[in-house]
Amino acid sequence: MPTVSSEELAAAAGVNSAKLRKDFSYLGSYGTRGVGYDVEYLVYQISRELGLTQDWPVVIVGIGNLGAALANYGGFASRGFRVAALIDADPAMAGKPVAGMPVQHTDELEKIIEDNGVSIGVIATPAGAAQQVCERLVAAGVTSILNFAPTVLSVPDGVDVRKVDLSIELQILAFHEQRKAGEEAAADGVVPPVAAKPHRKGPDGDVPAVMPA
Amino acid sequence: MPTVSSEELAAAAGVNSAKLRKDFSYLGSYGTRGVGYDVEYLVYQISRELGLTQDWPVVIVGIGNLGAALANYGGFASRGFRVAALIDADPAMAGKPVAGMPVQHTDELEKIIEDNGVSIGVIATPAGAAQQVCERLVAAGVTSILNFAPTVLSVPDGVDVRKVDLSIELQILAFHEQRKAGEEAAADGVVPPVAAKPHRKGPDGDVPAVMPA
DNA sequence: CAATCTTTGTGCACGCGTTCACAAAGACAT
DNA sequence: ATGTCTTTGTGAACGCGTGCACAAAGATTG
Ligand SMILES: NC(=O)c1ccc[n+]([C@@H]2O[C@H](COP(=O)([O-])OP(=O)(O)OC[C@H]3O[C@@H](n4cnc5c(N)ncnc54)[C@H](O)[C@@H]3O)[C@@H](O)[C@H]2O)c1
Ligand SMILES: NC(=O)c1ccc[n+]([C@@H]2O[C@H](COP(=O)([O-])OP(=O)(O)OC[C@H]3O[C@@H](n4cnc5c(N)ncnc54)[C@H](O)[C@@H]3O)[C@@H](O)[C@H]2O)c1
Repeated sequence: MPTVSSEELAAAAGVNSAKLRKDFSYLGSYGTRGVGYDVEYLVYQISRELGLTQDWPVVIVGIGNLGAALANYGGFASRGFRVAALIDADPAMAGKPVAGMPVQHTDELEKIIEDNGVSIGVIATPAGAAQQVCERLVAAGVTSILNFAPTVLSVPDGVDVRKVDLSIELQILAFHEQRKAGEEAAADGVVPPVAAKPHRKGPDGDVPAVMPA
Repeated sequence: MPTVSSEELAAAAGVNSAKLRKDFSYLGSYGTRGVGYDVEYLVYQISRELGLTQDWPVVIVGIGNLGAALANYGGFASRGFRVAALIDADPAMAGKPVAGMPVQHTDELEKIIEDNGVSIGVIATPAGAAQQVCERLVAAGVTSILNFAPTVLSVPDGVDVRKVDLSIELQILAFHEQRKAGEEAAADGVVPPVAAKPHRKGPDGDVPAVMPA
């Protein structure tokens, strides 16, 4: 029986082994003292707790550049997600096959959601249409939304929204990039632009707390 | 002079006003007591600190479904990012225009990075090629990478990597979705599958600590 | 110019998550 | 069966970020 210790897993994940054990303990006592965790059993328990043992139907709304790329992406199916439908407002798109599946018109949105019992929706429309699409999805029964449009969606309680903002990802990289450049300049004896007017350091003595890690 | 108070900003952002003031204080003392913050000046100071006042050239490697969508995305330019080049290993792609810009072959990668002073790279290749592409980018001088391939990249110290994993975003939604379903069932007097073998609750008494918010 | 009023900037305390450290549990050898 | 050795599961302490509360600052008014 192949096993892993919390120490091995922690090293691989780059975290503290005690934290890892404590996190696992929230799921139950699935380890064997003196041995470790049965890999297969552990994987199953985590998968179950995370909801990976079920199949989740999702719909993608807005089949443009990004929506089409998502539809073609094979990584979803392998993690238990099934694209139930592709929906677009453009009449010219209707019936056109994308990733081997015909695009359906937004008129069908409510029917598609209900017929397939869809609870997760992906929004890849322009920003201007996102809130409206969101409201239709929620009204039809969707309770989780993955939003790619650069807008903050307002939803009723009980509905989860996750926003993927690629520009912010780049901004975070740029922020650290600038910081590196500043440190380099400081090491060269040049006054770095950012630290030109030093005032106070953040709690960690380095990065301001406003910045995500 | 248009101003905002920390109270107004905090309400708009949905955070505590004291935290907001403290965060701002890490950048300097840019407010006026009894009045608030000069909007224009504050925006400038935050933009400067975040590195938004400079123009950052980026390259996109792997111009497939996702890479092409990214190349076509207008949201980057508006936040100070300029796509310096599109790079792909497929000889058939070379010279082909995508988003009004010719795709260049990976043979040119090092030259492109150096000529344009690129420090930020985006990887949108298949997972198998990502690590190798990453190493070439780093060797050529890139120190920040945005990775869309479902692989953990290993990089030397001083290089930042941010990974965008869309499957994980969906998994997080599915996790909460399952949790909602479980609570509903519990309210109906049915034993929910997830909580069938209760063991112990997380620190917040609700969501296991292993799960991101 | 003094009094008043508003809002900042920050010391301090609280609470939560992380880490330490160890007793308990179980495997395995003798 | 007993002892030893490894690794889990967790109580307790620590450290850090968040929020409270207020003194200081400056604008504004009479
Ligand atoms: N392309 C990217 O890499 C990228 C990156 C980050 C964010 N985004 C955001 O994702 C969204 C989509 O980007 P894109 O590049 O695919 O744009 P796009 O213009 O190529 O596609 C938008 C699609 O949405 C459809 N649409 C418009 N209104 C609709 C509605 N009310 N209902 C249903 N469908 C509707 C359009 O017909 C079109 O097919 C945008 O909000 C964009 O800002 C895109
Ligand atoms: N499409 C999506 O929505 C999506 C979502 C999440 C993650 N991803 C990931 O993003 C990556 C790209 O996805 P895609 O759908 O665009 O795939 P794709 O197959 O359409 O495109 C991959 C491109 O990379 C190029 N390429 C291959 N090896 C290369 C190399 N060594 N150097 C440079 N270019 C190379 C190929 O020629 C191709 O053009 C994959 O790793 C995928 O798992 C995609």
